[in-house]
Amino acid sequence: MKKKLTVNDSKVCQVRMQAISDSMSILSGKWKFHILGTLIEGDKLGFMDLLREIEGIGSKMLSKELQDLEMNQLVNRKVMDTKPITVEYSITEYGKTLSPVIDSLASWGVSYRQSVHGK
Amino acid sequence: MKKKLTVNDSKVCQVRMQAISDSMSILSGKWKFHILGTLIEGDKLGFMDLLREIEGIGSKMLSKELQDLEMNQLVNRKVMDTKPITVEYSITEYGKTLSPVIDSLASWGVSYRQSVHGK
DNA sequence: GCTATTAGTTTCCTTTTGGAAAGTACTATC
DNA sequence: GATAGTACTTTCCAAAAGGAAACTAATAGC
Repeated sequence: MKKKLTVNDSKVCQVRMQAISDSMSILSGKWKFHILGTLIEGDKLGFMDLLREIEGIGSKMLSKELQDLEMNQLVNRKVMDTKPITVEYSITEYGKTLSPVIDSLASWGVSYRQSVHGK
Repeated sequence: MKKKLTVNDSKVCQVRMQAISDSMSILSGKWKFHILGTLIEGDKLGFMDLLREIEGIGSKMLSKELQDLEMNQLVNRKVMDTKPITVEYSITEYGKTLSPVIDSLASWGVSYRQSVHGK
């Protein structure tokens, strides 16, 4: 029988793991990527715009997720002094650093769909 | 008051949304990225290796997630004809196409940790 | 025979997630 | 004064996710 190395701590892996956990703790849930992806495309959107753009989301979820994202400095919330009060949501500069993540996720999704659906 | 465009269907967005949904339906859950990330690093790992490498995961979750990933052709499962039966898990060629996603997620996590922790 | 190791499975339970629907509050139009 | 649009919040509930611990089953070594 083979002898096992008891010490097998590759620091590289642990840092990577921690990094993945960190990212996921902020981006977890069904809607975060959708909201961020939408805000990266169209730059200033109101609550109702997002509700319409993101198919399937409800106001409770949208509200909660936007609060989470705002808390993590990924989106800006600006209340406008308009007749019926409107709110402008936009992606922050820091939020834009997530573009590579979201883009790669979207690209992979596109190729996955092609490979399944045939093409 | 401004008039709203009733027709606002940017096809680009909808395709992107669908793509994100597709990706997430396969990669959702607390452990998928960890498992894939680990298998991309070390190429052949047994069940117990993964259990030890992925801190915090339990055997039930690991088993279930591996089955999901195998079903989606992202990991290979090869039963070896050894004394105590061993199983070799490895990433598939198709699974490797997720590297950009996982790498960008890990990179973002690293920079996030740096920005929070100061440095 | 007892223990260890491999690779899981099963049960039981708690926490988290998320959705539908209704409600709040303010303003503006018909 | 009724309806509509803005932006949410609240309540109530069902389903999904996930964890701890125990259990199965086979074999090898002491």
